[in-house]
Amino acid sequence: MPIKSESRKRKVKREDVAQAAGVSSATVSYVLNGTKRLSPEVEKRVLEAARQLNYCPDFHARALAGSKSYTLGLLTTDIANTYQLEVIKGLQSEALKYDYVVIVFDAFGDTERYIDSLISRRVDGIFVSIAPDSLPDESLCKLRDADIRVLAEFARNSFLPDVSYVMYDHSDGLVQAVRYLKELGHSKIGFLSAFDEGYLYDKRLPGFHRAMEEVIGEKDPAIVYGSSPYFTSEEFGGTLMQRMMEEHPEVTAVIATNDLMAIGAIKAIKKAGKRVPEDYSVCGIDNIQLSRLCDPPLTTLDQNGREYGMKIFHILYDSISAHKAGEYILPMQLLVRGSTGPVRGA
Amino acid sequence: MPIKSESRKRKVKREDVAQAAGVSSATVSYVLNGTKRLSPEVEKRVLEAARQLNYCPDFHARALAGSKSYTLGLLTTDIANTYQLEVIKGLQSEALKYDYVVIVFDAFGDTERYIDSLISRRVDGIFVSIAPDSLPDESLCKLRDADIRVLAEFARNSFLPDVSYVMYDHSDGLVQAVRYLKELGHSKIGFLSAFDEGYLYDKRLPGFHRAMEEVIGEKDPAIVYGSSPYFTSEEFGGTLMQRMMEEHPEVTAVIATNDLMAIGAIKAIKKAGKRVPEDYSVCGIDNIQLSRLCDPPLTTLDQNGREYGMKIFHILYDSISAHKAGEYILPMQLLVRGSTGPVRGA
DNA sequence: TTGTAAGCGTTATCAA
DNA sequence: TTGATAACGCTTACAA
Repeated sequence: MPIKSESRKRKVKREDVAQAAGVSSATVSYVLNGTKRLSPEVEKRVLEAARQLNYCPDFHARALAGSKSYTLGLLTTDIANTYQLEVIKGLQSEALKYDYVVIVFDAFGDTERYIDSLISRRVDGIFVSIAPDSLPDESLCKLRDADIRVLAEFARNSFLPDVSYVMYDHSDGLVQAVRYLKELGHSKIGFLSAFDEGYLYDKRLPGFHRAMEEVIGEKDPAIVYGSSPYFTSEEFGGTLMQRMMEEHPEVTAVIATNDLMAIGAIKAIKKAGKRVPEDYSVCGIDNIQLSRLCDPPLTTLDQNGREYGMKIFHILYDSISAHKAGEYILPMQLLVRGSTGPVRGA
Repeated sequence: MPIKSESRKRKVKREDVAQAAGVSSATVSYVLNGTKRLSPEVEKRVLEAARQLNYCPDFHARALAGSKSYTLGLLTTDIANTYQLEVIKGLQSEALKYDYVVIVFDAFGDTERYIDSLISRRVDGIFVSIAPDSLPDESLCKLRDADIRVLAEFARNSFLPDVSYVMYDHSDGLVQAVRYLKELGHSKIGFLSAFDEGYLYDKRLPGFHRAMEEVIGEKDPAIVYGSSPYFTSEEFGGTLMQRMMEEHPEVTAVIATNDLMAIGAIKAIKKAGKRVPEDYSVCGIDNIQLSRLCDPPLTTLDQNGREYGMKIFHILYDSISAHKAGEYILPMQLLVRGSTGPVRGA
């Protein structure tokens, strides 16, 4: 049953609430924002009046008068990436609890334009999850100088002053993974990279190198590379795995640059008539939803996207309040599931 | 090389630009917004000054003073849905051309809270792509009464006054699909639905029913249903296809409720040792990216997500300018690719 | 504990 | 064609 359109009613503003509650308009502000403690009696009256009138404070007026816009920006390489999507959801849901809203941009459009839009809208903070090639340091500085707190995923070799960084401790994570594989008897461990050999900003492959050298004493492990333009998919993981099996038959365990590719690798192994984990152990990185559901469930380095997103919000939130930058290293944890097992023939 | 943080400079405002250009601040407004035509000489001076000072108009001040907020809302069932993602991208990219920004919410959170947030932020318009169960008509009315243009995907049986609707002409689309399959010799055509038998808001299955009756004269075609809570995935499409093969061995062609499930169906058919399209013809709905890449490429009813998103923006934009509602029916087009062929044994 | 009033940076309406 | 100036709805000293 359709609901009739009401006559265009004048917007209810703070003054109206004040009148209804029999107080001044400032008092309404204090109560609603919790800026000052007032007598519980007045408080109740105001709250009641606001509810009755269905009062919705005007966000723009608030942003103009105050210093915060209650808006966050997110610059990501690709919205469609499964992992990013979970990060976005985590960030969003946590943000909403604090009355924040997130504006999401991906790197396919005119990034300069995004930046200006974000500055115009005076977002309080922005999370940058994008390779430096797609967004130069200058842009980050522009944001920072517009008094926006910037939090970037660390993927460079230098830090910008007054910019915050987060990074996962991939190095430690990969040591955990390699050490665990070693315990299972593996020594020929390969790596499936999404990037090509010259790619500078990946932190996972170098972590693998270090881990292999430290834990196994192997300076030249088997690696299969992707190529630019970089992308990630099950299919692609399968392709790389096929190459790995052909070019490095001695390998008994592989670590993939991310879960999606690891899942593709498992499929390729099965397709080749081999079994996981009996013939090949496979380990991913990310812990996406799907990694628990695939067959066999994937052993992976946990970097729970949803939680990550939530954490990102709080880092940003704190840095907005405290008005300062910091560096954050987040630990990774090896999640052992069914895709890894003793080396074949053991 | 790190770039030094500049000393906290005072924000440049319109007055500064006016001074630099030697005109009044109103003049700056006129030039920058194109509200009035001024002498080209003055225009040039203002533009130049704005560029030099790197002037970024304050969005909130503009929204407060003017009537538009240059912000759109999008309520979707699930961001992670491949098709939705393309719609979002199309909407976003088109919006940005007009200085608009889109705030995206999915249906998993507290929708009441979303609504209030959107009203507070005085978005100019909102696109609702969500089943009525997740968002009652009352919420749409609340938005509408807050003077927000509402555009909803039509999935109900009644229209709300002053609310706009879009819908694809699924009925006609499915007639096209069934007619084409008939030409190939198929008469036993099945349907894979994502929903259960009692689901009211789906427009695809009823379209299929009508098409089967009109084109083939079949009143009781083979249908396999999903169940609540509704979701969509390749796996699920495979499961339904398996059931279809077992329960309705006479069927030679299937139409799936969307491409992703159709792709899953193809995989299930292959897994069962049959071939597409030799043994089974498969047709999807949506035309997602993947549908062109799968093997064989999927015949589908085109409803290009990206273009759809762009169209949505313009409908919303026009209805914001004209301040009125409308109803829009978008045509679908059958895209014949490799997953359909002559009936088996023909 | 509560109220008054001065901004916040625009747009828009007049008057010049 | 331009320039003052009053909103816009809120926050927040500061005064009462």
